[in-house]
Amino acid sequence: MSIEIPKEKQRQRAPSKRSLETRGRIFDSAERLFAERGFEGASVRDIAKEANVPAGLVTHHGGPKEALFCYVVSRRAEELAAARINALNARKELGPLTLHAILDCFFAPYLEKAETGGPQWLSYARLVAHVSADPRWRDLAAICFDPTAKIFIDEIAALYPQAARQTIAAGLVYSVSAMLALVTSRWRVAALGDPRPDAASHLDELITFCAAGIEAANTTRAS
Amino acid sequence: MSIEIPKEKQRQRAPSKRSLETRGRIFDSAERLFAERGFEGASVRDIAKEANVPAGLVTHHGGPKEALFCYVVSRRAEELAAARINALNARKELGPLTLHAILDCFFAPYLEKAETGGPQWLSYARLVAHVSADPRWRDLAAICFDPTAKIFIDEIAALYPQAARQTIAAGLVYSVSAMLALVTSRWRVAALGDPRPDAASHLDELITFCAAGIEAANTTRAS
DNA sequence: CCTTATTTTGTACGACTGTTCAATCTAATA
DNA sequence: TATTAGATTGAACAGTCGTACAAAATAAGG
Repeated sequence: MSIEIPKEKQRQRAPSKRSLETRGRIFDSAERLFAERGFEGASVRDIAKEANVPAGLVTHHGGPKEALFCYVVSRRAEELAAARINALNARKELGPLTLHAILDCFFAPYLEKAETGGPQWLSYARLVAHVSADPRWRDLAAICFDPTAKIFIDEIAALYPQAARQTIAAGLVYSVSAMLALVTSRWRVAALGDPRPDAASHLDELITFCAAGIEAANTTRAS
Repeated sequence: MSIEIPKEKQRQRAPSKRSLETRGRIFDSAERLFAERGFEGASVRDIAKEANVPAGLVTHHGGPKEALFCYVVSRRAEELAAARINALNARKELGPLTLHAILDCFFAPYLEKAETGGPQWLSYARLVAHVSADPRWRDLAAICFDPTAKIFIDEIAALYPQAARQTIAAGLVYSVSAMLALVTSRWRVAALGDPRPDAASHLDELITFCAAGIEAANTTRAS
């Protein structure tokens, strides 16, 4: 599979307002359907129909299907990465970091967008879950998510100077997967537990869970 | 999507040895390709080619593609569920359960099969990851995995009588997703951490992580 | 306003999709 | 061994797939 994230090709004229709107509709539809059904589960024609455009337009704006997928994944990944780095830097100025604080800087930006940024951000978690599940997107995942992950691992490593970096990395990967599970499998948690109406403060629970896990994995001596 | 797990239809003659071998090859190929590329990413003809049979035979043995998928998922789910329940019951007779012990009974059976039971069990984790990522398989996932999950949640709930069942359920869902991440994203952990040659004892690390997470989530007072 | 880069439309293409089916072969049962 | 349920084969079906393309509509830049 492709590893390249498509770049804007050079143009001689600025795009019209209408054109930009259509582009946006196409990308949003693609994101929603890719998230719901995976890469080959969502056809170009499905995406076109959802965006209310003829099929040819999807190719025109998004390029080959693979490129469209990569772009849609990387688009929000970049925004998310920036938000996370910003949160981290802002927190750093308030004093020395704790593990809870680091994880909060990692989780909160996404969960915030998921709840206030509209349904697109919610479906984005499903999209990432598909990317993570499919080895064909390994390179795409590495490009989109590894740089930020490395930065956060560095911060955690500073708190546990004696710990193996591998263990810290594993902890963060587990944490990310737990966060994806929180968003994509809320129904599952609800089905397995007693129905509880309040949807608030899942974030606190998640951070508590992950922080304790990372803490324990990096202070316990392996058998 | 279908929710039904296909049953053996009634027959008047026992299947031949050759026929059983072909069936097995078809199911194994289907499992491997579904795991690698997802449901629509793996075509019936791909599966047939991998199993060295004509395409029509896949339909003959596996039924419609959906039924084949459901069967392939549920096949190992049943074996895995049995192994987990057995491990739990065996441990119960040794004395009162700890959280570590409960999680070990949940994780160890799979990781054991993944390392000794051949590559099929390894690819099965990917298959489950695809099922989890795609909301269209929600019912299938519920049928295959919820009964066992409920039993383990009950055991954990007995250790934390004051905790909300919802929190315990969330903890187990997080734990499962972490286990899937361990198997499907080992490369990612390796890429993010320093390369470390020993692949042993990831299980201990995982259990430590999840146990501490569940413990913390169920003893910390939510804000 | 005029020019023309760009967007939009509909059609068309060849490849592939899941599934069906009649014909043929194999082997379990009586 | 004879019978025939069942397995196997390959061809064929009607759709859908991703994509390319020419023609038409639109609107940015001069």
